[in-house]
Amino acid sequence: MASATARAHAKLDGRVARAQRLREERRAQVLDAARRLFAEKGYHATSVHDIIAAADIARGTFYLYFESKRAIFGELLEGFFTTVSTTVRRIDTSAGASPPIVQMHEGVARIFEILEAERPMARILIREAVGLDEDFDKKLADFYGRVAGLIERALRTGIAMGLVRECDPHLVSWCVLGSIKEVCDRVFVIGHERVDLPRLGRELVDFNMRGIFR
Amino acid sequence: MASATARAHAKLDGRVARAQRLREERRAQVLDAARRLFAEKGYHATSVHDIIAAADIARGTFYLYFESKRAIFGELLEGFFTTVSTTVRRIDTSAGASPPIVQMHEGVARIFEILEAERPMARILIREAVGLDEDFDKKLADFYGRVAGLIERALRTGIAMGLVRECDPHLVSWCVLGSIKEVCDRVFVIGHERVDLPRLGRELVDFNMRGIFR
Amino acid sequence: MASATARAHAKLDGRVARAQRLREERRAQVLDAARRLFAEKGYHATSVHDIIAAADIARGTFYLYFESKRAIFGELLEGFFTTVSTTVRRIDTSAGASPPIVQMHEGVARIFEILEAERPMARILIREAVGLDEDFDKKLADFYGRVAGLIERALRTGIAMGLVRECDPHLVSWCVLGSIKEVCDRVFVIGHERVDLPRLGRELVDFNMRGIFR
Amino acid sequence: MASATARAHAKLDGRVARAQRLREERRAQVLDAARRLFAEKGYHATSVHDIIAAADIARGTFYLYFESKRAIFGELLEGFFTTVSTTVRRIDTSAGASPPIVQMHEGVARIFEILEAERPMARILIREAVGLDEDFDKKLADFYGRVAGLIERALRTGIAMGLVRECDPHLVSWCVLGSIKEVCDRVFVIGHERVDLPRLGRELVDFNMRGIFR
DNA sequence: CATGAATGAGTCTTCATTCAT
DNA sequence: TATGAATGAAGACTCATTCAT
Repeated sequence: MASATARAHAKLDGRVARAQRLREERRAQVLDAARRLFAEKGYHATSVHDIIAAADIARGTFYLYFESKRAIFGELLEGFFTTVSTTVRRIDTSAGASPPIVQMHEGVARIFEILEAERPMARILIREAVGLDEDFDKKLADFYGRVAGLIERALRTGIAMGLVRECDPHLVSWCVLGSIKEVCDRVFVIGHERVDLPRLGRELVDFNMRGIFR
Repeated sequence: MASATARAHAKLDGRVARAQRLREERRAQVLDAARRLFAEKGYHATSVHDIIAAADIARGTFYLYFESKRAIFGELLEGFFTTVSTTVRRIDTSAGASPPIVQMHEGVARIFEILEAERPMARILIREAVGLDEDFDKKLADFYGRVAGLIERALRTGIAMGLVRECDPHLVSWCVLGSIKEVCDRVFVIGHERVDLPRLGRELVDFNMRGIFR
Repeated sequence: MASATARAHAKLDGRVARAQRLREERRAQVLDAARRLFAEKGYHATSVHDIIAAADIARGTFYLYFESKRAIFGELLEGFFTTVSTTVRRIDTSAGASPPIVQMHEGVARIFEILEAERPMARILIREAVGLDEDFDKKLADFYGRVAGLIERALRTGIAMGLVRECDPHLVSWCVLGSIKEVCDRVFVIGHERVDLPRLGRELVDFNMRGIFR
Repeated sequence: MASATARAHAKLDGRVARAQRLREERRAQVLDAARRLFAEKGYHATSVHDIIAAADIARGTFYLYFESKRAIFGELLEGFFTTVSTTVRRIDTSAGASPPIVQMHEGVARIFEILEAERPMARILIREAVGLDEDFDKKLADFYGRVAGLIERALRTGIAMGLVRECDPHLVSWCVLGSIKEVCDRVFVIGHERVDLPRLGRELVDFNMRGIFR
């Protein structure tokens, strides 16, 4: 049997929950506006004024949700790092796993998918976060460092397994990463040309596997 | 026999020439300071104040030589584009030319050389000019577009000559370009690790030739 | 015999009384927090946020009890004026009263006691309320004016009774007041040095009585 | 015989000197405006906007001459400290000096003179600088500490010479200082009443010499 | 009564550019 | 040509107060 107090609590909980939800929505609304603007005009050219105008909130409200302009940018960046990081998985060499080359194709497809879905963030990641600030640069470097590390490890395994030719895995990981980055930049950031993504994926993997020689 | 007027002219010419020379020197002096500062602190973090302080000129003088902060940056960029462009030559397929692969090694070596010599500009090119403003982005895109075009043309020739495997030269040119850019970024911009350049060149060319497969 | 209505009224009265009591407690709780904060950090450096955080109430609640930040400060000030005013009594010259000098010593002791007990308010009175705004300045001036008035009147009486030397009671009342204020400031506001209060009281009264001359 | 270079130098020097003079004038103009405003409305209620409006200069110009709002206030304060400090001299007890009581009268007269001449600064010193900021408070405390120190030393000398009665010179120096401060506050800051300054000086010194007793 | 999200006027400060000398 | 004082638009951020729930 629910006491009056219990009922009151339930009601309160309901309110709190709803308030929480509204809060989340507001945050999302501001984040969306900021994401779009940063992607469009860049970090420096986007003012807090622009963001609040786009999000249709008051000046003070912005600072209710985010500590600073830098902070909201950081949050966008961090969030995207996480998204992409979960996508870029280690190559699975265990018994029942698909063959490495299949995994590569899948990985590339997944990355394309994310970037396609979040073009503004892709632009921010590739164009805006670079050279903004030591801290952002470091985060970016860390991110790409982790990715390069994954590639390097895969190369070492490949060499050990006799699949990959003898080479300096450290240096070659840069080459692999570079080819992927450039392709993504062209398609998702510059985006002038309509590209057949599956085909691009095949060409990219082929290039990395076999180079250009006949 | 030189008339008085002619002598006066000559004298004037001399003066003008000297003034011109001084002017050039001044410009160079300011450009140098700006290059260093932009590379060190980035475009936005570098103020006109910083530049004139480093170049040891007055505020107004700066605007006597350059239209704006943006303009001096643009000039630096443009200059470097030219330098690099002359370096990245078309592969020579004429009769007496060295074999393409040798030319590639030479090309890579030349690029490394320039970037090594002008690290600040390399940093500006890769880190600072990106995402600054539509116009710079376009210039940058043009530059890389030209380079990618050269690569693509080489690939087509290679395919026609039976040296290069069947592939989409357009897409693959991006891959090639990307691997080069990333490697340069790592070495000349990030520059944390001491790298054996000739070796890196070999790995880079090998990667592009043969990929990672055994 | 109490009717149902009467009982209902009684019950209501009880509720109202309790609510009233709660309200008073809330007010006191907020006033306490504010007093502490104003004394510690000053009027301007203390934000409404600080106060509600310290009092553990919501933003809106604050404005349920006080009209504004200025108002709560005013209330604190006013309250302290009242407290101190009741302490600073007129010298009693009636037949059975203690001799004036004894009354002075007692008066000084009482003031010291209050300020010792409410150092934060002393600080506010002396440090914070000064120069905040015309209105506060006026209140402060009024307060000190009243005190100076009391002193002046005592001096006049003293002169009439032949106890006090011929002088301008108006101007001398300032001198007396000043010596007291400064001493209080040093001890209760600055408070760096541990001071023997009874001794200080004696020195203060002696100074006012006899000056510095031998 | 003046060479062309020498004449050029002279001309340059003239220009530089004039520019310097203009600069000083500008500074003074801004300082004046700020002094007036700070005295009138207080530190916090005076915005940089107010100052530049009163000084009739542009926003940026203000920051050309002063680092910040705080800095210009500090400069005003510091300047006044210096002025007053030079005025408050040590009592001269050497052979040919005027008798101490004459020196006291002179000292008081000098202080009155300065404060009369710079009422706005007096107001700032007494009303505004208090409780603004730890740093200002410290400077103010230092200033009054020095003054109290001078008084204390004079008292000790006086006692040693048999001119001053036995007392605690430390505590009594506060009393003396307090009486002077209050009198100055009343006259130069509150300033409601027209006061006969010489007479006030006499009463003040008399009070400090002999107290109120007959 | 209590809450706390929302508000927006107002703050200080920076900096690219101009222009009289 | 060189100077550097002057400009003012624009920036990020704060905080006392209101009001719908």
